[in-house]
Amino acid sequence: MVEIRLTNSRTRKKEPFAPIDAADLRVYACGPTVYDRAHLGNARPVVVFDVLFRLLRQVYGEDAVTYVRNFTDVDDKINARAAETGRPIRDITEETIGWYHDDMDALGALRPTHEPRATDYIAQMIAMIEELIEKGFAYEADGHVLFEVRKFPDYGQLSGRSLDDMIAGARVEVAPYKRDPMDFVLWKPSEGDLPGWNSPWGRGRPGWHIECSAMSAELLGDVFDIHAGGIDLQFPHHENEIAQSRCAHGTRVMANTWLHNEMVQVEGKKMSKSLGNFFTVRDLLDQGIPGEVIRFVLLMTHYRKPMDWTAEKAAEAEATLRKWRALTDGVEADTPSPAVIAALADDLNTAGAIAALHDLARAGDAAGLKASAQMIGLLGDGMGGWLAEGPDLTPLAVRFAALREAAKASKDFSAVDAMKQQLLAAGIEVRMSAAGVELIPGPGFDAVAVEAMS
RNA sequence: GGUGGGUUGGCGGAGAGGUUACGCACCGGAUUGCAAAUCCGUGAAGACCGGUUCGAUUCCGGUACCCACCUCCA
Repeated sequence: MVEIRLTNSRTRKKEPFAPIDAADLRVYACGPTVYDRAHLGNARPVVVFDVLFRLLRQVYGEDAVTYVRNFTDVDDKINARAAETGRPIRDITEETIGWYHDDMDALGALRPTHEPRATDYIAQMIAMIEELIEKGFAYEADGHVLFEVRKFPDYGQLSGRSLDDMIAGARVEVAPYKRDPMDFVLWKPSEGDLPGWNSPWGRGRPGWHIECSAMSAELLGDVFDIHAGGIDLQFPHHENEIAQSRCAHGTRVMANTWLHNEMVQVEGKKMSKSLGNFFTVRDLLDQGIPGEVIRFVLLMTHYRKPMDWTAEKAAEAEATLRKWRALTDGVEADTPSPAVIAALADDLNTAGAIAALHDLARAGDAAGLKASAQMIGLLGDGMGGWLAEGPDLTPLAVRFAALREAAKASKDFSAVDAMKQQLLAAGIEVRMSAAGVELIPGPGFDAVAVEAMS
C-alpha cells in the first residue's frame, strides 16, 4: 500500500495519512455558493481535490472513497441576486448549479459521490442548533441564535489565533445582542419575502457555517477523514464549522486532516470579486482555451502555493498536451507509473507528477504516459475533442506536396515558400520530410484563413 | 496591530543536508532545399545576514521584500 502524506493544516505538519476505516474513506470539500458562474479561483480546489479523490480511489479502491462537495443554495448573496434581478431564488440556484456542472465537467473533474444542497438539510441544521443550545454552547438573542465562542476553548486553533488577538484587531461589526464580539450566527430571522423556514426561534434561515457541519455529519459522520477547501476559508468558516461540530457531537476533532489550497492570482494579486480582476472558467473556455489546458495549468503549481494565471502558462500547457496527445494517440493505457503515484502521494505534488510524465514521454512509454496522465485527469478519452476540431487539411497538404515536388525538380522553391508562409500565418504547423508533407493545426489556428486558401 | 505562507537559473516550477529535477526559452549538433517538428548535447539558481555541520539552496535565528487571512470570497 502506497503511503500518502498530506500537509495537515490542523497540526501544521506533513504527516502520513491514516484512514479511520480503509474500506470507507470520507472526504468533504466546501463547494460553491450558487449565485454566479464559477471563476478560476473556484476551479482550483475542485481540480486539486479531484486529484486527491482519484489518488485515494487508486490506492484504496474505487468503492472505498466517499467524496462530498456541497452546494450552498441559501445565502444572502443569492437573496441579493434575486432581489436585483427579480428572479425566483430557485431559478438562480438551479441555473448556477447547471453551469457549475458544465464548467467543472469541462475541467475533467469527476462528480463527487454526493453533492448535497443546503436547503435539503435545514431540518438537520435546526436539530444541530437545538443541540448546541441544550449543551450550553449557543444562545438565542433578539431572534438570532449565536454560537458563544468563549464556551469553546479550542476556538482559533485551526487558524492559529487567539480570541483576544482577534478582538484586539477586530473589524467585526459588533451587534448589541452578542455576548462576545466574535460570537457568530447560527440562525437568523427572515422577514418579508426572504427565504425562511419555521424553527423553534421563529421563521428564519441558517447562518453561513452551519450547513457544512450539518451535511458532513449527516453524510460522513461526526468525525471523518479529510476536510478540504480554500485557505481563505480557514478562518472564519472552518474554524466555525469545527466549533459547531465538535461542541454538538462532543468529539475531539471534526476531521482528522484539513487541507487548504492557496489562492489563484492574476498579475500577482489575488483573483477576487472585490478586486474585480476575476474571470470565470466559462470566459476561458469561450476564448477557446480547452478545459484540459486549464486543468494542466492549475496542476503545474503545487496546491499550497499561490498560482499565477498567465497566457504563457496556458500556451505551454497546450503545447505539452498536443505533444502528449500525439504520442499516446490510439495507444491503450497501461498502468500508472510508480513515479507519478509517488509524487501524488507526497502531498499531492502535481508539479512533480507532471515532471514524471515528461520522463515517460521522453522515454517513449506512451502506454505508461497515458495511464499516468489519467491519474491526474489528463489525456482522458473524453477530453481530447479540442484537438479534433477544424477542417480537413488534406487537400491543402496534397496541393502543397505537389508544389514541393515540382520545386525539387526546378530548384525554384519560391512558390513553395510562399504557400508555407500562408500556412504558417494561418496557425498551421508545416512538417516536411523525405517521406512527405504533414499539416497540423497549431495553437494560433485560423479556420477562416484556411477556408480562404482552399 | 494579530495570524499564516512565500522569496530557487531568462521564465515557469519541484525534490533532497553532500551526487542532473523537470518543462519552456537560449546556445551547439544531427536532420531539412530553407524551415518546422523530432532527437542528442552544453550552459544557467537558490533574497540578505548570521548560526549548527566535515559540508546547507535544503535545518535554526534574524533582516528585507511579497502574498494571504482577520469583512463576502475557493
